[in-house]
Amino acid sequence: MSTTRLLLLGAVRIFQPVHGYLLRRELLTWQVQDWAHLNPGSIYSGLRTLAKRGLLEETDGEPVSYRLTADGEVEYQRLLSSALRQPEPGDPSRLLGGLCFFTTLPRHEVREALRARDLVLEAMVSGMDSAVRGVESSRMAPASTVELFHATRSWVDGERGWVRDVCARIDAGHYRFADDPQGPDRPVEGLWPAAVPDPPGGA
Amino acid sequence: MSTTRLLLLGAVRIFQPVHGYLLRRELLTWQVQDWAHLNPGSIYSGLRTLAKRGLLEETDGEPVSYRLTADGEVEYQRLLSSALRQPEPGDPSRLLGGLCFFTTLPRHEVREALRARDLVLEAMVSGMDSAVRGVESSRMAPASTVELFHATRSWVDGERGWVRDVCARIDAGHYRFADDPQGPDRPVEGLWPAAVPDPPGGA
DNA sequence: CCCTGGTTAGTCAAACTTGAACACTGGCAG
DNA sequence: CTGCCAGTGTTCAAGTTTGACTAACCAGGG
Repeated sequence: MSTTRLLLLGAVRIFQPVHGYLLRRELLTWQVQDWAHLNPGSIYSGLRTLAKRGLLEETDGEPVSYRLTADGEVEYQRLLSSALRQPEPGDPSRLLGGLCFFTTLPRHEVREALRARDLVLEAMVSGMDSAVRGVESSRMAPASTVELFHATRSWVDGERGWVRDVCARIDAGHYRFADDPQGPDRPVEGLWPAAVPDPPGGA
Repeated sequence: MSTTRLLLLGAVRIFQPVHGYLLRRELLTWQVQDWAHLNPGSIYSGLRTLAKRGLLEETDGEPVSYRLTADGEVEYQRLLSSALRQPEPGDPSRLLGGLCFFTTLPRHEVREALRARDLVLEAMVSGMDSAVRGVESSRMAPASTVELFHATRSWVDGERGWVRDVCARIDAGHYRFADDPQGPDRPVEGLWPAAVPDPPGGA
């Protein structure tokens, strides 16, 4: 899946050159198994797949290590930008995967992607509202199916609230982005110094 | 996945005895491919798997048809109830799959499941809030990781809004549940007479 | 020295998903 | 009557995910 690819490319990019086991420990430390389909086995097979496609290169040695190729960097940028820009109701892990790495983009690019995301979300809301009216008037489907739309709409509403908030935080100068001057706005020891404590309300 | 099993069991339950192709057409009519991992191929293999596990029985004839066994009915109830009761941030299709069939339960059971769901959601919210405070104070992880929690929290907030609304609709007498007297509260021709027009904002 | 237990490192079969390919039927235009 | 297309009904290879299993290594206690 594309979340898998983004997480692997992004994590290799941070730690390169890096071998499977270190990524495995790091990603499981981020509790990634709780919100993405990324268990030990798929890390190794995902790395091999990405290497076969030329997005990673295997450095010889024991154990085999990986680093990003130029193509891999391009694909990483593409996946990251699209994860932030294009909402995917039905797959929240797309956004969460993007959020793992959003500070590796320039600040203005993140802002622009989120603006675009909000427009798409707005369009989805009005699309679903009109679908609800359609079901209610035409009765081509049982009335209870409108709840599918209501539920999806509520998730989208919630997400729009988050987009507003995070934009405000970004504009207020939070976080250090790829193009920001040095000197952390808050003291941070390393890039990914330790655990990201368990994000969503895991399964 | 459990969404797949619920959708197959629920659809067989409605149309039984039924063969693969009819389910395929019906489910794709519900636009299920847009929000669950259920494409033509997995319908047939899913049916075979469920039959192997004794949840469906194959009636002999050409083409092979399926009906629910007693075990299948039990499993259906279990999956449906859990889809409504247990929130799964990170897999919205669980809830949507449950919503396809929620009127096959008695009204009070749906209400009770949603009440329980709301309590779990509330607990998740406070768990995530305290996790955010943890990240902000301890700095064990980069500040930007709090956005994972913020985003998840917003989805959960949105979902809680939906739970409130749907409870109000149910209490106001909308929908016809398994235990309601006959006489539709709104004219509905059949159970699943035709298309469920494309629920979420597809891929 | 030997045994236990933990960490490192990775493999593998089984299960699931995907979507294109296959084969058959029947209608109907030329 | 022949060729073509649309619909019916299913299979299959290729890819992905799962998580339990293997195996080597090192450290420390008895």
